[in-house]
Amino acid sequence: MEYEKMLYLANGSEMPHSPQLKPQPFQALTPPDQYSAYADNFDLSLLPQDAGIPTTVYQYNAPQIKIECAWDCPTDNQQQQQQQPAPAYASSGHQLIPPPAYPHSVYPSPQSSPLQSEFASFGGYGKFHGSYDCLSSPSPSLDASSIKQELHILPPSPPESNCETPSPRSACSESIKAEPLDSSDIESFIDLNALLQQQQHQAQSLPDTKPDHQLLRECLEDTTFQKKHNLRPLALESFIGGLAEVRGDFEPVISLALEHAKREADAICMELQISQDPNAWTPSQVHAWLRSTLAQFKLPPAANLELKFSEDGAALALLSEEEFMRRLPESGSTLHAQLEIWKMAYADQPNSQPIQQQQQPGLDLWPPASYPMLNLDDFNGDSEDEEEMEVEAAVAPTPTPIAAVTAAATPTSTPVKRTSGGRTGGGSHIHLWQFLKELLASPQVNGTAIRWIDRTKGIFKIEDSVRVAKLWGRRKNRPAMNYDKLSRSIRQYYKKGIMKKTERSQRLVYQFCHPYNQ
DNA sequence: CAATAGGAAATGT
DNA sequence: ACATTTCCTATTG
Repeated sequence: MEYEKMLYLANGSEMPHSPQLKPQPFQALTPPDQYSAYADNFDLSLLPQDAGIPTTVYQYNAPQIKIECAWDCPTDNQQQQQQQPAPAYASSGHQLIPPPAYPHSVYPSPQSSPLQSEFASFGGYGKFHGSYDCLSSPSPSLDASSIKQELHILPPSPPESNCETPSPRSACSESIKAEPLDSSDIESFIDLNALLQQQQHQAQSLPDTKPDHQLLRECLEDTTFQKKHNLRPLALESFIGGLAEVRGDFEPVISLALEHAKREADAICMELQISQDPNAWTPSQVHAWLRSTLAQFKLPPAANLELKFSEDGAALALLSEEEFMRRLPESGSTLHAQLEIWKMAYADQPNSQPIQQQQQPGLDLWPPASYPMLNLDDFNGDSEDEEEMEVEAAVAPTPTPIAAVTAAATPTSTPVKRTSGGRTGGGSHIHLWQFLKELLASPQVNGTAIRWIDRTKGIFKIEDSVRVAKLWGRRKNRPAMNYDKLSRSIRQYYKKGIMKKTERSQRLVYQFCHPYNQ
């Protein structure tokens, strides 16, 4: 049983900011495949709010923190966890987001998630608020704040990475204060898993200290947790000097934090009694998921849901967005987008085929054709170094920490043209730039391998070149893909006017050219 | 040492 | 034909 906890900051309950009116040249350029859904969505938050169409985009006001956790839907302890669902945490006035149903990933909470806001002053982040030199943007209501928010939103990404630091693991990462997590989600997984195990087996000796620090920082900075448990806030400073010395003191804190996180996610997982794999859902589970998702996004409950959706998860997964829209004009897009996320998240974790679910007869047929991504172990398996394998193993069962931002899931404001019934993995001829946008739009899948630095300008940074390359390789079924090649491809875009170098060139930072950054 | 930059050729669709 | 992919050399920080 592995689990991890992700902390990220979410924000406010409104996004009444003046929407940036932007033509949608990009859409015109976007090939009508399901990937375009993500590509298109990547900055929906900037689009005019389409009345009636719910969005799950980032919200840029009232900075707030949301703590979410993700891990395997455990096969044990489920009972007890079920007994203490999320509501338990509402005590201090800090309600957690409605339980995301997905055990592996935490989905973004809808606009109005009642979140606490006093965390705005979250330690260590402040200094970054002004660190951008690229904040000048046409939308006053968004820019600075939005960027700040993004920093908070994408969990495992160290704020430092926005500074001059060229690499996620560079000197910058030594700065404890502002580094809640390592930039590499993969590392985080490992750390967490390791920590968990250590905790279970040997409460005392925690050999690997470096990773612990990340987790500890994460846990400790998570004041929500403390408040919820009426714990005296711990002085982070005390850990900066020597974690080893004081470890004993906060060990319980960690336990509580982890427990807290776990319980919450488990409750969610159990609540719906569904598999992490949408394809394994029974029709009734499909209904449960649909309802839950509708509620989560505060969409009008659908009448005759059972009649409208008679298919099981596998069939549901094959439905096109159009079909969703046809059946549920108001919420179809969102549901479809959410389903895509689930599929992606699951597909990205091939090893996670949970055993805990009520296996449905006949569903085993599903995976191969629809989930090419599941094959990634094929090429991870051998030639790759051990570390890679371990990484995959660690990542797989432990869902990518879902930075709840469902930007990716956000339905496009305009009923789009996306033909295929959405499969997640599949080779296909997706373009690299599309893929990158897709990743950028779905931290659920990419972890923090890549993220926006200035969304309005289309500037992004690859935090984990290895991982991004690997993901790209998977998508294109190019096991030998690496960052060297990927970057070469990106460089081709310079000439084509799809991407360009940033003014002040920074390592691993790229920028989409105009229509492509829309 | 990893990243950046391109040229050039190979490849897959 | 096109969009990479692959390989490689040189340069840069």
